[in-house]
Amino acid sequence: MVARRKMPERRRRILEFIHEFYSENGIPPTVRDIQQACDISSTSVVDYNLRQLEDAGYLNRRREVARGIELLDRDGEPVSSAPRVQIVGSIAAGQPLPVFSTEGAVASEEFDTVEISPDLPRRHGKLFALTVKGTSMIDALIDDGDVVVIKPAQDASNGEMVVAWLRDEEEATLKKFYLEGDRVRLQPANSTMQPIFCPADNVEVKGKVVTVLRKFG
Amino acid sequence: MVARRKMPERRRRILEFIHEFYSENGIPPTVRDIQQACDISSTSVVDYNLRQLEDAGYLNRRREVARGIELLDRDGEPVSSAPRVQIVGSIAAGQPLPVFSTEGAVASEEFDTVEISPDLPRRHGKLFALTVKGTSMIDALIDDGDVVVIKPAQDASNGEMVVAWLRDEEEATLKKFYLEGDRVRLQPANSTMQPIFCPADNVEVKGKVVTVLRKFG
DNA sequence: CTCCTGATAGAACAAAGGTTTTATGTCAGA
DNA sequence: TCTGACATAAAACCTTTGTTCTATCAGGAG
Repeated sequence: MVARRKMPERRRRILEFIHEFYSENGIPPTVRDIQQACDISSTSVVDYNLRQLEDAGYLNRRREVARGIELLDRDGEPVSSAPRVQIVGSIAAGQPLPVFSTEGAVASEEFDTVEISPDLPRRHGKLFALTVKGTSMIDALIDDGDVVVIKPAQDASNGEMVVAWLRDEEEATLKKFYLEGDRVRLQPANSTMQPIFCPADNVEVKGKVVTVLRKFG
Repeated sequence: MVARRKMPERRRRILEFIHEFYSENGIPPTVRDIQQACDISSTSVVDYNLRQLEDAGYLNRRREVARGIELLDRDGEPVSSAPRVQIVGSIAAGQPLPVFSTEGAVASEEFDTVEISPDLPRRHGKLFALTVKGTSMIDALIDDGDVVVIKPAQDASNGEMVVAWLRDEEEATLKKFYLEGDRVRLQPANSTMQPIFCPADNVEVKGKVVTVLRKFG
């Protein structure tokens, strides 16, 4: 049983500093950078603590290279500076949509996350993701297992790909949105397929699709 | 007047390598890393060329630190840590594929690039991208305008999504690859559609699809 | 109290990595 | 042909940076 002990303050501080430094400089700090930043009297103390952190699985050290500290995530994978968004649930025909509140976004450990390209949050702000279950979105060129990244929104402009909730049908769908008078046209991305028309008050826009992530291999 | 001269091949190669190295390792290369990768006989030659690149505004050097090379974008801003891959051309039914040689992939100014999530180059190494023209890949759930990110490869394992070149038909396509005896089954990602069968020697694997990027809004 | 462990120190060492110096080759243009 | 800018080379040189060695100290278990 692992029962990880509480980490000493200084060690915690070191780990935090490595994160900061890497974000700000794009390269990992040296032992002596850490020493100075954390007011440590000797490089050997830094080395000692780095070893502890390495053993505990918080980081990796490439011994043969300068600045060889590599931060790891909980799975022991190299952490990148790239942003991650939470996968707050799944979207499937006939299933209720999970609520993706902007608040309570909670510690990342509670949800799975996906790494996304940094320009997305830069352009769209806070984002969420949903896993697509089943092939019901195939007409939107979205497959079973794909992950859609969503920007929460209550309304949309014509032509935007939205997460739409059809009240009567109790169904979620991904379509291009067109408001036409008092009805809404929901157009599949696959242009060979037919649109759905329905009364505007039966359509609830939940968000806009920002990108789709598909796993290969 | 800037009238930037044509950059010598070697210099171009150095710049390219720095990009690659950073994408793959998360830290900039050392002078000696560059020296080896680019087959340069002396570190001073690397230094010389780095100075030239610095003067020309392609990068910044922090003299006082190891691995102090910092790549700059066209505006002289530090390039984001997110890697970019070159869009080396387009893929479309009936059109020849552009060559994506690992060599001569050339300075970033010559091609458009897309930003990708950092774990991709970390997992797959050097990557390229192609713009999809037309809806001929719709059966692979890939739309007109999508960008596919490709890992160059000459062969594939069963089930992998590949860029396949059909010699007789002179056509490029994106399909799941299955070698079955002396023929190949090319299976559309969209499971409702039928596979193509053809003789193994008519299929040339050009690369593996790593991800698909779709623009919305 | 004694022993062991975790943590801290100081100093020296060794390897990695940036810089400099000096010399040579190439080629376009005066 | 001579000259100067550009490019390449080889070898030192020296700073940065990772590692090791030895010593010290506080606290808990026996």
